[in-house]
Amino acid sequence: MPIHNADIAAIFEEIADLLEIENANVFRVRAYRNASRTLQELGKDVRTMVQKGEELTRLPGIGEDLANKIREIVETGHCAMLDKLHKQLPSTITELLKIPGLGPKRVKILYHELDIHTMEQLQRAVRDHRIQSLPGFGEKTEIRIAEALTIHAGSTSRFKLAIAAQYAEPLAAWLRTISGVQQVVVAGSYRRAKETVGDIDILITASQNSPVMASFCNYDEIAEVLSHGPTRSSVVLKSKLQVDARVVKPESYGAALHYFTGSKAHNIAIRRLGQERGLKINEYGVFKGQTRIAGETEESVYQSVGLPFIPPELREDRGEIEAARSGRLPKLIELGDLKGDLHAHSKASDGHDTLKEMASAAQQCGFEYLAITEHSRRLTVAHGLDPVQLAKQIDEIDRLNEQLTGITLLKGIEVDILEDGNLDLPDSILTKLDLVVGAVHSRFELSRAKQTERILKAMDHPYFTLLAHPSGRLIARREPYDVDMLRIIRKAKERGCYLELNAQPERLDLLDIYCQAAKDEGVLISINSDAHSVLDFNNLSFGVGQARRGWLEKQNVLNTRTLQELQPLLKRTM
DNA sequence: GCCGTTTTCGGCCCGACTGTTTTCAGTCG
Repeated sequence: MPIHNADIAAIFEEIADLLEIENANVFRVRAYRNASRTLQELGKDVRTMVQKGEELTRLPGIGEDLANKIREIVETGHCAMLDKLHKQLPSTITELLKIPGLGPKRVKILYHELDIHTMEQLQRAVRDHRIQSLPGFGEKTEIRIAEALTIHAGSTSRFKLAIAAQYAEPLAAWLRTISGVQQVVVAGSYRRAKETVGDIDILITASQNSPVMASFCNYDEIAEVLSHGPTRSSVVLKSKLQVDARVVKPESYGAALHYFTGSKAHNIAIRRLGQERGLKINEYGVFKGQTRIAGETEESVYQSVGLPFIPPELREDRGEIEAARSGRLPKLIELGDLKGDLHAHSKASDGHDTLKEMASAAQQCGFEYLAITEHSRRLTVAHGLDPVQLAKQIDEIDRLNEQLTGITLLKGIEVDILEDGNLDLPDSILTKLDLVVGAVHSRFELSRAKQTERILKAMDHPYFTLLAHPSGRLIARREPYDVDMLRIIRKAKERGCYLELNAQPERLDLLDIYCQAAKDEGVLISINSDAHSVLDFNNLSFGVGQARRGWLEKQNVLNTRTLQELQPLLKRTM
């Protein structure tokens, strides 16, 4: 089985866990974690880099030693160091670290004192009350572990951004009504527009005597209060979503917002810059000795380390600090830049609303155009159109466009890319359309080579315009199909076609790192709603969030073009 | 284990809350 970046990242993560349990140097542990993150976020295949003999030490956090380990894993599928660690500690032991309250120190004690290295053994020990007498443990810790074990069995994991918003926004609005409260901001990965969030981080500024923290812990959707202090509290909502709230004084607002927005890696990098200038940066401000020199706004925090403001979506320590330093920060796309939408359905296939209703809703969004792209006949569950039905819709759209003012419906199709790479409808009908959106809806399990060839062949089709939801992933439900995305991006460049960033909250596909890769290659991305009803245009904000995470600017996005600018771009020249 | 406008050694972000402790280690974000 070929080794992918994620496989090597997982090995490094496991090594870090095991080293930590063995009480290794914390910076050595961090080096493995940093390398793991680099590999997960790398927009290209490290296996290919190895095969081409490219210099791995150019990657951030990869030095001679880790470069050698990467080569070893690529070439042998194994890592001798991990095998050696497994001789000292069982491989199952890292599972225990997932229990909140169990860190490396306690896991080590559990193993050495009670020979516990699986969840089942931990469960039995908890049941027999053998935990509470261990050094560093106690009765409360044992109870917490017991509770965590039952929750862990139901494994809640991460929430999609759109779902998190449904809990975060009402809570934030309610907090704003509490006396003495001045500002409430949802920070954390939510503010960075990550596709999923593990918890909700809320930053509050309030007057000294405000009851906001006590009120927060009495919010009526709370299932459990995990911790409750004067400035910081954590709760779990009935929906299982964890919410951390933090209260600071107004003069610390910017520093706290910066700290609470993250990412952790970005914060570390910024604090390190502060250190170099003899400054200490924490959530209360930027300090020179005892004196606060900045922190009321985020801008002031960045300014203190000689940088311009960096938008939250870029704060992942993926080059944004270097870009800021050299004045190369992108001017990120905004929702208002979109002039239209190139992927939507109506009642004719599996949508809920009529052509006219969809056109009107798009116009309400301020759009000049909306492409109607029904499914094709192969997708019978979605009532995909055959050539006759599509011809009928083409006529219908032509007639409707004569009545409409200020909005134009474009004639399109979301045509299935068949297993052999052919399109599901004949050229005789495709030629009558303004654009052809191609999509994979079947045979997700094909090998990487076959899946890639299938899509590349479809893109070679003379009428092919846009590849919809390029990876096919459904967040937390279906993994992306195995495909060489960089070859697809280069093919799009070569053939003059485009890739979609599908804004449905469970898709958000193209992934951010590939948006960046497409931008680098000069391939335009279309941020589409894939609307199945008039309500779905609201999802475009999530698509724009993802695009911003992918460093996209207005000019990198196809549907920021006016209709007049767009039309020649839809005509294939080869 | 990585890294360098303090460059091949000696650093590596910073603080809150909890529980088990008599002053702090562990965990978390």
